[in-house]
Amino acid sequence: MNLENISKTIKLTTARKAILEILIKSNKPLSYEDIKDELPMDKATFYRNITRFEEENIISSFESNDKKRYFEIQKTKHSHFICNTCSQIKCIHEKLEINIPNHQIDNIIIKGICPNCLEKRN
Amino acid sequence: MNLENISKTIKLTTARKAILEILIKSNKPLSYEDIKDELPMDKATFYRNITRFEEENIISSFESNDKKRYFEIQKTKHSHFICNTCSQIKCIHEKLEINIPNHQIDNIIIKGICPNCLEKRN
DNA sequence: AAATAAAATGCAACTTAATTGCAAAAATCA
DNA sequence: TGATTTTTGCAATTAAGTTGCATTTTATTT
Repeated sequence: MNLENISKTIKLTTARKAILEILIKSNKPLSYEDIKDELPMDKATFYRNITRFEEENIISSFESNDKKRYFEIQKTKHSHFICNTCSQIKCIHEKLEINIPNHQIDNIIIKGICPNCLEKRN
Repeated sequence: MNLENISKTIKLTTARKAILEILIKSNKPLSYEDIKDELPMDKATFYRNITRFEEENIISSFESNDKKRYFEIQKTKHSHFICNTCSQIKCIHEKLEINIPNHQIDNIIIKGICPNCLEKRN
């Protein structure tokens, strides 16, 4: 997924390019809070474009433990691990063998405790 | 998990009993919105007690697609399916073979489309 | 190129689930 | 009983996200 491809499905304004460039170069999901200082636009514009991106399946999002939504470019499908202690989000690229009859599975979110926080508890 | 057991770890006030009775008899996670009409207490009291319950591992919670938190009694460990179309939450009691080295897994949330909504799309 | 229409943006106000401060009430302790 | 701690209700606050509306930018038409 790069800007050139995306430009075939949606008009790339300055604001949209700015959002997408940040998401493309990140290797983990980001919230508005994470990137607002780099964003040369109002939050209304950000969220309106985020909505468009999701409609066009350019990005995906989910809510984390901190009540914020996290966004990421749709590259290869993968799962996420959220640490209940430090709230860190980690992408899980191993294919998980989950199958629920008659259900379409789009996204898997695993919550628990990351190795780092497990360590600290001892 | 019943009231008698719980009373060993936390003092059972009227408010707490009311919350727990509702959660115990429910077979799916509930939000504050779902049960507020049955709750003989202020929402501040509700949320403060919910926080206590979570600290004591009496209940667990997660955020759904509608930005609300859903609460349920910790009975047997199980996963949840959230439909991205109708927002329905379903408990998945089949054991899912997920294992991430060095991570403690507490909760698995699977998002997708439920059979009912899949049907309607055709 | 100018005129018109459509889409995108910024600002401010709003929405809403959840949280907090504080005083009153209830339960526990000495 | 009086003192201390815990719980509760009320009102005000918080904060992520949304919406209305006027303005700007971009695309389309004549």
